[in-house]
Amino acid sequence: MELKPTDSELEILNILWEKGPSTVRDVHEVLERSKEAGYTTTLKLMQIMHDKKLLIRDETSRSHIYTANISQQKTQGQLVKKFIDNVFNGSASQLVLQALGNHKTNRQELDEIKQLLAEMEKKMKHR
Amino acid sequence: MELKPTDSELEILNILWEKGPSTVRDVHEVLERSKEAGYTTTLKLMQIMHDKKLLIRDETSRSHIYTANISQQKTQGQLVKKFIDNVFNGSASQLVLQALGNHKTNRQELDEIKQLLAEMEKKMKHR
DNA sequence: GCAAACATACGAATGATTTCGTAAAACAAA
DNA sequence: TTTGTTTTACGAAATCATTCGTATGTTTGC
Repeated sequence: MELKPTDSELEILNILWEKGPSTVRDVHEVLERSKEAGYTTTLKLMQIMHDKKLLIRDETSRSHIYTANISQQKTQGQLVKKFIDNVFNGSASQLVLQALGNHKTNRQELDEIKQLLAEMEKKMKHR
Repeated sequence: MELKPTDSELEILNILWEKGPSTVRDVHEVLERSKEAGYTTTLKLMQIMHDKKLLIRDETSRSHIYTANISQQKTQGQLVKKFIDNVFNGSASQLVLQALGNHKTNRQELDEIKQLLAEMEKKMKHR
């Protein structure tokens, strides 16, 4: 699968991942909070995403119900990979340094990262 | 400065950051290795970037010499911030988990990250 | 039933990025 | 000088994403 959602599409995907199956109106109402947008604009975008198979929809009732057709995990993974290639010439750790360096990270997040690092350490020793 | 280079522009910036001041032909030759592109296309892009002040150029000799006018550090920082907002709803650690989880990271990179984490730990205790 | 509200579909305008053809100027070699 | 090569400049086409107006059909409430 060769997928690259645009920025607008990603906004919609984020909403659907968070809220689960939703109508255009549902999505539009969330979208409206953070940006100016007409209803038909949101509709059109979701129709295009449906054409591209980014979304599937249930047309049983008049208000179609849309669902994301690609997983959040996988999509984020692809986007991160592409981003690392584009911006950091393929060096994941460079990205990590940037991300940690410039952002405030709280105790819990830090612990999660430390834990992951510990696991990676372990795996490295086993080689 | 509110700058957001496009993907094509970023490719060119990467080359200039790596190679330093270069002519259009220099850049184009590097670009050609990884993608199909006409010379005038590269030229036009660099001219546009010059208009946008992303590049500066020395017009002394016939072949103008272009130099990146924004720092790699700063640009990467801005791009990372935007990326984290778009894709991970602002959570830097989520990005880090993705990046570390899906990519092979070597010992040295891992050590750098550990070191940075240790410093962050320290700072947190001092609050 | 009828009007108002709501939904989809469609086409087209807008805007931004990318691509490239062509012309003119500078230079190089014969 | 003349011819061929290299460069810049310019304009416009092609592409893609985004936005929205309008038509049409469905449902709801009176």
